[in-house]
Amino acid sequence: MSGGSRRRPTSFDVAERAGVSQPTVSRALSGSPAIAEATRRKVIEAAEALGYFVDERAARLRRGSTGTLAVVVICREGDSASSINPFAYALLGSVCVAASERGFETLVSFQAREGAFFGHYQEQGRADGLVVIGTTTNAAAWEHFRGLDAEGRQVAYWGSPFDELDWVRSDNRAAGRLAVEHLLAAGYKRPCFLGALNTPQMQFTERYEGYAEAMQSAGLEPCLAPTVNAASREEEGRRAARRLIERGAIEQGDVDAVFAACDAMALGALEAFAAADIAVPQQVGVMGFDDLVAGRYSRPPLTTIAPDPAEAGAALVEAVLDDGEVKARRRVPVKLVKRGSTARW
Amino acid sequence: MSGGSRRRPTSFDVAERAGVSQPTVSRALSGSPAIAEATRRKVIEAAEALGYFVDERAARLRRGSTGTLAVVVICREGDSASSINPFAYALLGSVCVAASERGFETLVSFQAREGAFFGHYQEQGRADGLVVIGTTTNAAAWEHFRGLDAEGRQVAYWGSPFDELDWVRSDNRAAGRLAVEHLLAAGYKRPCFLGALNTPQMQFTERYEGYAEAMQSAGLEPCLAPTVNAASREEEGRRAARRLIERGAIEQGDVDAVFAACDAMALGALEAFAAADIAVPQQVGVMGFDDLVAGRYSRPPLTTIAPDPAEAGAALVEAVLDDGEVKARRRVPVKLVKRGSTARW
DNA sequence: GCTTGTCTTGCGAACGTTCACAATCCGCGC
DNA sequence: GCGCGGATTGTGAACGTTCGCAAGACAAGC
Repeated sequence: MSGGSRRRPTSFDVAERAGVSQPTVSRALSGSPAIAEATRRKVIEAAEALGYFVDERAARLRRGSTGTLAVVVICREGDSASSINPFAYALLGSVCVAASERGFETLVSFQAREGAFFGHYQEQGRADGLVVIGTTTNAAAWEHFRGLDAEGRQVAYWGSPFDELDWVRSDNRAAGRLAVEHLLAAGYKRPCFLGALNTPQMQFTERYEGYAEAMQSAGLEPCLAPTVNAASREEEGRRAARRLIERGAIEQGDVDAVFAACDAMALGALEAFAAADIAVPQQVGVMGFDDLVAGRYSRPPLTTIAPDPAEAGAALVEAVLDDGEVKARRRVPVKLVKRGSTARW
Repeated sequence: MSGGSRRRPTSFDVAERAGVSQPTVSRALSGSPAIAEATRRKVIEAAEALGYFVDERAARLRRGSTGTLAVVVICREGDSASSINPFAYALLGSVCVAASERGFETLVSFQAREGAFFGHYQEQGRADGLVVIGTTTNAAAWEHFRGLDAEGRQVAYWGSPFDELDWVRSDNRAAGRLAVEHLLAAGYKRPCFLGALNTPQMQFTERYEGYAEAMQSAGLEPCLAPTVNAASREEEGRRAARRLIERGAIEQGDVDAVFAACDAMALGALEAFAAADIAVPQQVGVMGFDDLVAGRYSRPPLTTIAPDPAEAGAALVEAVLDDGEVKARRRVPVKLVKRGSTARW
C-alpha cells in the first residue's frame, strides 16, 4: 500500500511523448478548437499511455476559478451531524448531484460553532459559490452568512429565516392550501393548524398563511393549536395535541382535523391521540409536512405534504451558479401524499 | 450582488503593508517557528486589515498536498441521491465532521454510473485520500474501486463486499450474538435468522455467523428463513415471513422469533405478520439491524441493533489518513435497542 | 576586536497549468 | 513568384504560494 512513489506525469511528459509542445497538450485535452484532429489524437494517446491527468490544483490556480461549490449544512450547537433532519440530507444529496451534472465538485461541511465558520469565510479560492442548507435555526450561524451575502458573495440559502436574503424554499403557502383542500374533500369540517408562528422558522409561518388563506376562501375561520418549545418537535406536537384534547376541542367538535407544521409534530400528535383513545382518522384527521419515512410506518400511516429534494437541490445550484443578476426567489412545488391518517371514509 | 470586483489581496500586498518580504508573510501566517513574534504580529495585523486569506489553490499546488478527502457515496443505478440508505447519510455526515476535525475538507460525490467514476479516478491532485460509502451493491462500481486499491491508493471502504479490501464495518458478528442473547433473555425459544447468505453483502453473512455462533453456544440449532431478491428489502422481508407463515413454522412453534438482517426486512416481516393476524411480540418476536427511524414508529416499535455512525465515520477517516502501514480492519461496536416488537412479557 | 554560532529574514526558484501573442506552415490568387 | 490570410503550433509569462539556501544582525566567547 505504499503508493508506487513514481512521480505523477505532467503535461511536459505527455508533450515529449507525443512530440508536441506542452501548451499544445493542454489545448488538445481541454478540447480547444484550434487543435488539429490528428494532433489531438496523438496527444490523447500519449496521455493515456502515461496515465496522465490534469492537475486540478495548477489548472485552478491559473484559471482563477475552482470548479467547486461549497455546501454548508448548519447543525444545532453541540451534536453536529446526528441531529440533522433527514430532508436536509436528501437535499444535500441532490445538491451534490445537481452540481456534478454541471461539472462542479462539492465541498461539504457541517458546521455548528461560530469559530468553524471562519474557515469557510475564506471560501474564496476554494469554491465558486456557496449553498447553505439550514433547516435548523442557529442565530449566530445565520448572522454570519447574512454578512457574507452583504459582501456580495455567491450564496444560495435553503431555510433562511431572513426574508431579505435570496433563497429557495418549498412552496409553503401552496402546502397550506393543499392541506386544507384535501382535508375538506375528505369530509373534515374544522381543520386546525398545529404549530408556532413566532419562531424564526419562516417556513412554518408560510404554511400557516396558506392554510389560513384556504380556510377563508372556504368560508371557515382559521384556527391555531399553538406549540411551545420542547426537547423535540415530536414532543411539541404531542403537547399541543394533548392541550387540544384536554380543553375538549375534539369531543365538542371544534376541531376534527389537524394540519401540523411538520411531520415530526404530526407524529407526536398521533401519539397523543392514541394515548387518549381518540381514533385517527375517524374522530380526528392528522396530516403533516415533510414526508418523513417514519410517516410511512406510523399507525395509521401519515398523510403529508412532500417537498421535493431533487428539484430543490437543482434550484439551489442554479441559484448560485447562474447568479448573473436575476436572482430568482424560487418556490419549489410540493405534492400531497394521501395515507391512512386522513382517510375518514 | 455584483461581487465587489476588487482583486483579492495577495501575500505581496500584505508584505508591502507590513514592510517585510513576501515569503515572510507566508511563514508568519503558517506559524513557522522561525519568525519573531513582533514580525508575526505585524503581518497578521496587515493581513487582517487587507482581508487577506491564503489562496488554497496556490498553496496546494506548491505543497503537493490537497488537504482534502474525497468521499464517494455509491448509489443504485438510476435514481442517484434519493435511494440512499439513511444510515449512509448519517455516516457521510460523520465522515465530514471527523475529517474537518483533522483539518481536512471533504469533497463529496454521489456516483452510480461507471462513466462518472472516471472523474474521480483522477482524484490525484484533488484529494489526499478517498472514503467510499457503499451500503448498496453495484458490482461495476466496486470493481472500479477495487482497481484503485490495487494501485496503492489511500482508500477506506464502508460496506465493501470484497474481503480482501481494507474496510471498516459494524461489528456484525457481535450484532448477531447480541440479538440471540436478547431474544433468549426475552423468553423466546427458537429465534430464526431472516436474510440471504449468498449475496455480496458480506455484512448480512457476518450477522448470520454471529447469530449461528450464539445459537450453538446456547445449544440451539441455527435456522434460516431465506430471502430472495425483490423490488425492495421490505418486500424481501415480507415474502420471507409469509413463507414462514405458510409452511406453518409459527403455528407449530418451530419459530417464535425472527432476527432480520436489516430493519427494512424486519418491517416487511412485521407487515406480513400483521396481515396474517399473528401477534407481535406475543406469538412471534421480531427484530432487525440498522435502527432506522421508521422502526421507532412501526407498530409495534421495532427492537433493533444500532450501528454507530459517528464512530464509524471517525474510524473511516482514521483509516485513510493514518494509512502509514497499519491498515486496521476495524469493527465498530453496535448496541441493542429494545422496543416493543420483542417485549414478550 | 575578531570569530563563531544562533536567530531571523530575504532571494530565487519551483509547483503544473492556461493564456496572450508571435511564429510557422500551407494553399491560393494576382 | 510574391504576398496574404487562415489554420495550427510554439514561446514566454503569469497565477500565488512554499521551500531551500544564503545573507544579515546580533550576542557571546576567546
